[in-house]
Amino acid sequence: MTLKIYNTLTRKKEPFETIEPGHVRMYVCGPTVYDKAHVGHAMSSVIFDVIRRYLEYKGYKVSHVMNYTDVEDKIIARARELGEEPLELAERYMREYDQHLRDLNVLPATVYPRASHEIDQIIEMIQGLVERGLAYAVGGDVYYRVARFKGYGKLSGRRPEDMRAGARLQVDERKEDPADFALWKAAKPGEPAWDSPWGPGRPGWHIECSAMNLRYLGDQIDIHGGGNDLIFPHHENEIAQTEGLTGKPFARYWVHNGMLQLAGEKMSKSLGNLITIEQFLQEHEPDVFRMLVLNSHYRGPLTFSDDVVMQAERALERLRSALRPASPSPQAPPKAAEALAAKARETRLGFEAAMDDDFNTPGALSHLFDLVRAINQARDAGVDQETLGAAQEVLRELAGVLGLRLDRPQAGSREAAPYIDLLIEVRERLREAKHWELADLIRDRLTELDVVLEDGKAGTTWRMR
RNA sequence: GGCGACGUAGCCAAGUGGUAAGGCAAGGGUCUGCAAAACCCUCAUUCGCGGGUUCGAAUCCCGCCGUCGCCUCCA
Repeated sequence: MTLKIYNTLTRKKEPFETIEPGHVRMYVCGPTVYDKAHVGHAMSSVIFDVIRRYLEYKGYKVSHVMNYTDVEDKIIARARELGEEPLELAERYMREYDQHLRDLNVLPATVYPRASHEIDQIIEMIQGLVERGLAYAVGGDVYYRVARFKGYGKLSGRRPEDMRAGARLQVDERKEDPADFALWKAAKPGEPAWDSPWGPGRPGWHIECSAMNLRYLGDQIDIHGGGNDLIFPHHENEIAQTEGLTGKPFARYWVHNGMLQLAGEKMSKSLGNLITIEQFLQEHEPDVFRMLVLNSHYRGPLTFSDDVVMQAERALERLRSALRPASPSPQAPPKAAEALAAKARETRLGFEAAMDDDFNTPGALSHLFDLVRAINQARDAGVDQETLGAAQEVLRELAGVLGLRLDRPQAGSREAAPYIDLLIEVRERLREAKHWELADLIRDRLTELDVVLEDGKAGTTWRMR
């Protein structure tokens, strides 16, 4: 099976072919670190983590670059508000985001570049664009000359004329054309600034990604990703900058994720309708979030609500139910083991077919749930642990490709375990003596403490809820 | 106004020409002292609405209605 990926550039699903055999160069736009990150950012990181994991599952080596934008107007404004140095503020939020990524089980990128560390490369690139007549300096600023780049608008499907007509563009008198955008901004007093051929200043937002790509991945990459709100102008401008300079097609596949919505609107800092990653993780385990993201296709919008979170919680529990140990029985039908092994093979094929089709994670999950049912059936039928374990291993592996941790130890349970075991033992005696009231009291009180007791044939087991 | 998505059961959500995956919830049953979990059964003759193409459409075409995104910083 060949992997197909939807390419924003062509608006089609295309067979995936890398520039260099077996090696994927992937760049994903990370957050601008001026405030706490919200679950929308987390969704994007999780989606590209799943893409990366699947590519690795397929045998590719993946060079994965995710940038942090740490020089930007909002950072400066926010730092001024808080009386903090802009770069320090950015550093603080960057560390926080990094911790979130670890909590969310997002594999570390190969490199995490940041704008403030790439100034030399950025300046060099702007100079190159000026030399080629694609950029011009005006009073310490440098602008990109959009009219000189013939492919401008090919990603977003916009024409420069449309943008000039747009009444929402603020006309800057110094620009040759209202559609031109800033590559370098002259420093105003008190702003972070670096020396440049055009005087002290700082890079515009779009140029940093072009520069980092060039430096860490080369002039042509396989996958360029980010939220679909970045298609225009950010990615359109990146294409203009990079291709303007190199004359070669920049990214082969442009991959964009849909937006997370809250109460019918895009979750965003400017709208103020957001749930921070921190808030979410205080109340739920990280895999619940991942489950939520996996349950809908990455390109579509995802509406966040308590209901949807709860459904993800329960679905994850169901996935985990399959990992319970076998209860072998001599009466196990001889064909049960064979049937389970066949189901496991079938699941892998279905899973791969779904993922090969533009990372159809809801489809992939449906195959995992089919395997869950088959495993539970086989356990009820009494197959031995070896047979059950083999199927469970497949489930664990494929869930792992999606980044789900099915048997992650529950926080806090280790310390409590001996005491819970003691209570179960006492309750066992009570049950033998048919003291149901007391036995049930122990079970109910433990349930209130989120410790769920389950009486099975092989004795009582417990789990954290 | 321009560009682009989307509208599938009570909820979430796959499916893009051959007769509706999966999850949650709900109801019934098996198991259990009772539960929980698991298992079995039930749960969209139908895919926003109206036309059209076709032997055949949720899937293609046209129109309409509705929701959302981008066009300005945004994952």
